[in-house]
Parts: sequence; structure tokens; C-alpha cells
Amino acid sequence: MAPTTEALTAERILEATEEALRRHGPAKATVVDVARALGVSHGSVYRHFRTKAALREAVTKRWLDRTSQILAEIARPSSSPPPEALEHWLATLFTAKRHKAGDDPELFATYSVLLDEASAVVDEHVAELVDQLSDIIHRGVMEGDFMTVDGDSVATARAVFHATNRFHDPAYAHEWEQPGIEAEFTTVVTLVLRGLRRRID
Amino acid sequence: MAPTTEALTAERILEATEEALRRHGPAKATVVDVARALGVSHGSVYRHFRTKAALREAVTKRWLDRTSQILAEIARPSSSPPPEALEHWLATLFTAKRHKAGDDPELFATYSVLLDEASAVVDEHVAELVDQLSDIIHRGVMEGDFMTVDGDSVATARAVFHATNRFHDPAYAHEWEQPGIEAEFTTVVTLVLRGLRRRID
DNA sequence: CAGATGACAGATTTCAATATCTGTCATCTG
DNA sequence: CAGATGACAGATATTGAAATCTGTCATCTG
Repeated sequence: MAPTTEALTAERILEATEEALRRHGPAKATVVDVARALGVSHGSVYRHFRTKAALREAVTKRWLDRTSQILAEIARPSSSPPPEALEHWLATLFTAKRHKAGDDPELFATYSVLLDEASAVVDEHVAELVDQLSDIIHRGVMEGDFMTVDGDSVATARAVFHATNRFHDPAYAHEWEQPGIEAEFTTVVTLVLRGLRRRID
Repeated sequence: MAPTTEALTAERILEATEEALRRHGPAKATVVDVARALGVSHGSVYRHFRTKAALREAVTKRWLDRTSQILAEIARPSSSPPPEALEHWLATLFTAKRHKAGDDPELFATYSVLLDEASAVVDEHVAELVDQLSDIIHRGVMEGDFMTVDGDSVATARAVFHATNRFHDPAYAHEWEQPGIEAEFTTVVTLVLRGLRRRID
């Protein structure tokens, strides 16, 4: 439909796929649509991605990576004392997700479907985030602010992640518009941070 | 099909509905099925329940109430010191849910569908559970074991409930069979309990 | 000859006709 | 006449035939 002289790269295919998903939704966006948008045959798309599922996974990964990259910045050492960093990290995650869900609900619904299809990609993403949390917590222990559960900062990081599920798991997106949600987030974070804080007694 | 001389009570209809749901699943269990099983016309069922939705809600409520009643027993004063009571309450909730999900996955899937349909019933159930938690926490504050967030034991109870979502929300049921889940539960509960404990410092 | 094509088989989806269900109500019955 | 019935209209679900899509591969082209 829009033939270009440009080489057919994986990147261009991903862009077109994202656009097709945005336009047609997850149920109706086909590989043929993507090929048509690029002005090539669908066979050519299969040269770059083995299956439709692999193509969608790649799109999903890109989307998730955008968030993890922002968070990686906050998890980096040097930024601020671990307790503040942790709070900031959680607040940023919540805000990012909430905006993704609220700003373009249709697109978010589309990605929610993709997320359900691509559990391996999601697992990797979660592992990445838990790693970041674990870094912050470990630093907090080193600096005397935090204590872990059972001396295991990864297990503790996972617990922090799980305890805040309601504020980042897309399954709860429909609750993110409710009025009291900010306060509820703050309460959970306060509780978790208290649980992490080293006790003097 | 099995005509009885017994009067047609709401109770008998609920029983038959549960059975129909068990046999046919949520998608195929019809009011006509229920009536047939009771040997009456479907018009008679509508004398006791205004709509099919109301009938299903009543069944759902019964199912949820079975759990809240068990937990109410644990939340009762006198039983044990609040920290232990809280831990016991959370563990019992997790175990109960896990068994419901694991022992009869098909029936659990059926009820998961009903739960999605009946958000008002679920909200009430959650409110009840949060009340129970709030009682335990309030008692813990009175006895000097706990401190709340912002002096609000209901908000704190809600936070405890949300922080442990992963271990009682049916949306996570598929994760309840995974090997490390027990340890993950314990870690989150430990973290939350630490967060509640009054600090001497 | 690297990369693109499009015909093809089997899988999946769409669509419209058909069947079943929900909820009402005038009528019946003990 | 309290309570049950079943015919009925509109809504929803099922079904099977036709259309479309996925993934492959022999063939083409610059």
C-alpha cells in the first residue's frame, strides 16, 4: 500500500505491528495487515519473525522495556538514600502504569491481551524489576537503613513487589481510577517501608 | 424430572443452582436446567429470584460466606495475641483459597466467573474481611503490639489485605501451585507484620 | 544468490440462519 | 386466591458453511 525503497528491517516491522495493533486491536490485527501497511507480502514478515506469536512478543517486550528503562534510572546507585529511592521507584512504577492505562484505555487493553499471551516475556520483565528492587534494598542494608527477611534481599524484593501488586499489575487497572487509590497506595508503601526499616530495639 | 412434594423454597433452588453450575459450568447452566432438576417450570424459579443474575449472586454470596465465617472465628477476640491471630488469619485465608482452587479446579473456575459477574457481592465480602482484619489490628494497637498507619486501623487493614492480594485474589490462583509459593507467602506476611509492629525506638 | 513473492494446506474466524434462553404475564389449579 | 404454569417476545447462544488467516515453500527477480 505504501511501498518504500527502505530495507525491510525488524524494527520497521515492529513499528508497523504496533500501529496495526493500535488501529485494529489484538483480535483483528493480522500479519497480513502488517505486511500490507509495509507494502510487502506477508511471507516477507515471516523472514524476520518465525511466528505471529514471536512478532507480538517482540512488540510486547519493547513496550515493557520502556518502563523498566525509566525505573532502572531510579534504581541506579548514587541517586538518593535507599528508603527514598524505593519509595520513588514504587511511585514511579505506579504512576507509569496508571498513565498507560488511563491515557489510552484501548491501547492498554490491547497490551493487556498481549501480556496474557506472552507469559515468558512478562516473567522476564518482572525478574528485571525485582532485580532493580533487590539492588535498592541491598544498598539499604549496606547503609544501615533496611533489614531483609531471612537475610535474603532477592526474596525480600520479591515480597515488596508482590505486596504492591495491586498498584502495578494490569489486572487491577480498573481500580486505578477510583478516588482513594492514591491514599491506599501510600498506606501500603508506608507499611512496606516500615517493614523494611532496620529496628533499633 | 424429579418432582417432589416438598415446598419450593429459595434454599432448594440455591442448592439446585449450585448443582447445575457444577454439572454444566457457568456458561451453560440455565434457569431452565435448574427448574428441570427441581421438577418445576422455570416460571416458578422467577417467583423466588427476580433475575438469573440475582440467583447467581445468591449462590456466590453463600460460597463466599462459608469462608468469611471460618475467618470470623479466628478474628474473634480472646483467641490469641493479635500478631499470632493476624498471621493465623492470613494463613487460613490463603489455605482456604488454595484448597478451593486446587481441590476442584473446574468448580473454582466456575466460581471465578460468578465472582466477575457479581462485583457488588465481592465488594461486600471484601469489606467484611477488611472489618475482621481491622478488628485484629485494633486489638493489637490496644495491647501495644501494633501501630497503624496514620492512626487509621481500617485503612491499615485494607493495606494489609491489598499487600497480601496475591495470596487470596482468585486472579492469582494459577500461581498457587508453584513450588516456592509457601515461602513467598511467609516472606510477605513477615514483612507486613514487621511493618505493623510497634517500634520501641 | 539473498531476499521477496504468492499459491497452497490446514487452522481459525466470520456470519447468518436456527435454536435456546430469559423474563413476563394471562391463565390455571388445589 | 396463593402459588404454579407455559406461551410468548426479545435477547442470547449455537452451528455449520464460507471467508480469512497462518505458516511453508517452490519459484522468481534484481
